[in-house]
Amino acid sequence: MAKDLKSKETKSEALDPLDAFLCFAVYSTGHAFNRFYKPRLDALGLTYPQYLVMVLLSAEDDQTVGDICEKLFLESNTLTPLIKRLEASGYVTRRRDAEDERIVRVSLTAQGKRIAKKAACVPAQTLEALDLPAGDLAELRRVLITVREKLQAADRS
Amino acid sequence: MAKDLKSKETKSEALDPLDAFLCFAVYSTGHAFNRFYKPRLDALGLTYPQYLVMVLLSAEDDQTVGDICEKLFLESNTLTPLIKRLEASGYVTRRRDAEDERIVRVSLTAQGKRIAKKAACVPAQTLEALDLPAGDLAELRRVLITVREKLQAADRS
DNA sequence: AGCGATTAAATCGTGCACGATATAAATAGG
DNA sequence: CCTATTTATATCGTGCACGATTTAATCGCT
Repeated sequence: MAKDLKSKETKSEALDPLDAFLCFAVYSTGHAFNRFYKPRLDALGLTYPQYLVMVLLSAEDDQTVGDICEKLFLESNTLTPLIKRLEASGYVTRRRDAEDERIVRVSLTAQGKRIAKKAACVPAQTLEALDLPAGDLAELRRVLITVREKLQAADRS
Repeated sequence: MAKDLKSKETKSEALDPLDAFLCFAVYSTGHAFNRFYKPRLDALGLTYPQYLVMVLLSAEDDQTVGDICEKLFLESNTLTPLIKRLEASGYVTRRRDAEDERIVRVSLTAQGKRIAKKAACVPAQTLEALDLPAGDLAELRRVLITVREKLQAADRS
């Protein structure tokens, strides 16, 4: 009872002990985003991480697997099979760089570009559904990125 | 080049187009938390979601699978095997309710209680590593939970 | 030139997350 | 009662995430 800063025990059972944890707020909100996006992305034949790759390639085509890894903070062991599935769907092509055969370059197909264009409107739908001041959301985003950077820095040390 | 509100192009390559997305900030920060927690939880023989279950059971022992599902916003198809792995680790027991044989009740073992106690200090270490004002983090948590609730509400409609 | 170190992707095994479905127990209605 | 429905949990298949390892190409050094 000592460090109970927020006397939010209006309900008998108090609230989830987990809601006291920032990590759980992030974790559970991530799942909520995923569930919100899922039906919209299903319609385009994409999963959420696949959608992120499509967004990256829309911004800059013909990126290497390593580029994509770095931007998504994921490893090749996650992205290689994911990108192969995008290739199997006909949304991207993969080819070895002629200069350096170690490197694989990923490009959007014509179909991939169409899908990416359709996918581009999903975030706007989300913001609308959230119905929160744009400034609050921008601030939330900013603080989250700060937290991410601090965690990454702590992780490397 | 038109809609570039934030002239953050100090670097040649501009920044991730993804950092403009709240969903990606949440997604990537979730991974960063996971990576930060991992070595600390590995030492206790727990994964992150397993850790969450241990926290829940520490707060209130002998909960049903359904209780845990509801609090973590996860389904039984995720939690049943996870809890079985906790059982295999010797941290919890599972038994059918005598009154209603459909229900499975989960309790911490003595060893499980010891592990949960050790795990309890991990969030504090995290906050320390974050080195951000406690008020900012509380606000972040609050806004995230609001966003989660809005997404869940939009999902049900 | 030659060869050890580094680098880029890929492979493998484990656990999480979820849609779809199954099983079995409890409840409801006729 | 006895069958239909509902409820609680579990099973199955797919894709993501990651640690550990592998493969193959390039680099660095003498």
